[in-house]
This record gives sequence, C-alpha cells and structure tokens, in this order.
Amino acid sequence: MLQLKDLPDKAILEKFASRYPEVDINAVMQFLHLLGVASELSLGLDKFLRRHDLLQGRWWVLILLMREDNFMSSPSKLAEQSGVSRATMTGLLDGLAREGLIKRIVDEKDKRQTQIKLTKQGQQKLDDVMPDYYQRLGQLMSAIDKEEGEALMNVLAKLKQNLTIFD
Amino acid sequence: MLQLKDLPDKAILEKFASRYPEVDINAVMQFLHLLGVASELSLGLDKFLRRHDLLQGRWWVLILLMREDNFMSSPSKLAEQSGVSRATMTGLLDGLAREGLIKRIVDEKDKRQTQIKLTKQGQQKLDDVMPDYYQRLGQLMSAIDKEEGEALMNVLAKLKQNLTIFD
DNA sequence: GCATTATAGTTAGCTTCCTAATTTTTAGTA
DNA sequence: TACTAAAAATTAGGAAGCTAACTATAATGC
Repeated sequence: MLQLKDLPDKAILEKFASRYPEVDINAVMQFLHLLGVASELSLGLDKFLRRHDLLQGRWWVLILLMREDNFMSSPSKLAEQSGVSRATMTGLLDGLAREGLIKRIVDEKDKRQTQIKLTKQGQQKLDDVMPDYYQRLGQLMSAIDKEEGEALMNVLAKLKQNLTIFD
Repeated sequence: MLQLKDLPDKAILEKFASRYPEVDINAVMQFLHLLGVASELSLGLDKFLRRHDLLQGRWWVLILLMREDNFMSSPSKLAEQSGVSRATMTGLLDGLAREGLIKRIVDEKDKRQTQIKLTKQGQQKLDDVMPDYYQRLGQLMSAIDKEEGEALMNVLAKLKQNLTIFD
C-alpha cells in the first residue's frame, strides 16, 4: 500500500500538468488523500496490534475463525475471505501455529484438506484485543456524524464499482 | 495493508456484539469499508503499474524525482517524502538503479551523501505511464460529483485528526 | 588536535505479500 | 480399472516493508 507522506500540492500538480496535460488535479488530490488516510489508519492499526503481539494479517485470520460456530475453517476458505493467496495464508498460519493461537488438524475424510481451529489461547488473545479495538474504533469514527458517514459509504460504493478502470 | 474480501455483515457483527458489547456496528462497517476500498484501489493501481514493469514504491520514487527541478534528490529526503524507512529506500533505489531508471552520484563535498538522479530512461518511463494513469484516474473519480468530493475530503481530514486514537 | 557525537547510507535478518511450480490426494472417465 | 483432471496445501524465489546494527564521514567541543 502506497505510504505517501508528502502529497503533492496544487503547485506541484500544476507543474506536472504542463508535462502531462491530461491531469485532473482534483481527481488526483482526492484519490491520493483517500489512499493516504487509509494507509495511515492501517499503520495506526498495526501499531495498536503490535502492542498485543499481533499483526494485521494474523489478527484478521483469528477474527475469521471466531466467526465460525465451532471456531474452525480451512486455509483455502480463510485465504479467500481475507483476500490473500493460499501461499500467503500458509505463512500466516505457520506464524499463528507457532504462537499456539491456532492448530492444524488433518481431515481424515479428505487428506488433502486441513482444518484450522482457533485454540483457547487464540480466543483469549481476541478477548484481550477486541474490546479495546472496538472502543478505539468508536472514538475514531465519532468524529463523523450520521450524514457524513452515509455520504462516505456512498462514495466508497461508487468508487468500488469503478475499480475495473485499472484493468 | 488489510485486504479484506469478506467484510462482516450486520448478522456477524451482532454475533460479535454478544461477545464484545462495546462494538459500534456502524463505526466498524464504515472503517472496514474505507480500508477495504482503499486496499482494492491500491491493488488496482499495482496491476496497472505492473503492465508497465513498475511497482508502487518504485513508481512513487520516480514521481518524487520528477518533481525536482534538476531531477535530483537524496535517499533520506525520498524516504521521508514517501514515508518509508531509509533501509527500505535503499532497496527501492537498488531496484531502480538496476533497471537504469535512476543513478547514484556520490556527493564530493560530503561523502556521506549520495545524490539520486532520474535518468533519461526514468523520465521516459514516467512519460509512458503518467498520461494513461491520469486519464484513468479522471475516469475513476468522475463517478463522484463536486459536493461528494468535497464531503469525502472533509471526512478524510477529520479521520486524520483522530489518528492518535490508536496510540 | 583529538575524542566524542551525529548523520547518511547500507547491511542483516525478519514479516507479509506475490506468482509459479510441486506434492499429495481425490474425482472423473474411457 | 487405470489414466487423467482437479483440488488443497506447501515450497521456492522474489519484492517491499520493518528495526537494529554497522560503516564511513563530518561536525563539535574540551
């Protein structure tokens, strides 16, 4: 994810416009600010999780397991849900297993498959983290009121529909 | 950066709410959607850049150099502007130098310092990429009108002010 | 003038992500 | 039944990020 600290101002973009006249300055500013703020929020979340000895990728896997009734899932399903490759999921699960937060159970019916189970320690880890996380998130989002929140979701949905533009 | 494909719906969040009553469901949905859309935009940008044999980190360095009047800067300054560590910048510059897009010039006045210069090939690379990039960005952002754009920037600014919440 | 401190950059070792190739097992078909 | 397909997971190799430690050079201060 792009981590831009020094976003271009109007002056810089006007300089670029002389070399690249197709630039729409407002479009660029909005796009970069969106990516920039999201990136900073993500880094903030990282910092928060690191205090609990967690990282975003691993933490998200724990949450996905917590969603399941028996706290079990499979690497493929987890990869799909979290939007990473199965290879990446293998690495995340390696880390979580090393820390005892999940365990792998070979499926005896189909030996290609592995069941992933959230351990007691994994549940405990989430119980430590989530209340604090939800409380901070509530504070963060309290900065924007109901109308602003709805407008934000609306804009995000429109951008999501336009994602194919990069194809 | 969190890459969530399977965002929680209301039903899942209500399940979590029974275990973690502090959850503000709207706050969580807005936050995750913001990070999710930003992440997808970032991946779209990656895909686009890959077609030009570029990656986000390296591309951003080229742009920062293009901003400068003589196309020159220093590793420290570039690291600061792009929000990565100096160690990471060393790696990015290694890659760019290997491809001939930048070159390193030792500063004879202060031999600790290195000047980084955008080569002709580096300029050419940007000239290949930027018009297409700006044109697509214009299309992407055309989905949102003036008022929506201003509301978005407003919300982003408020969230940015609240970043310390994760500290 | 020389010892200490600060600065710029790199190196080393780790994590998390990727794609592509490989292994093992199951399913489908001729 | 045996051969081929498909599927699940892992491994291999690479990029981009981090922190911490190191090297070389410059600046400071007694």
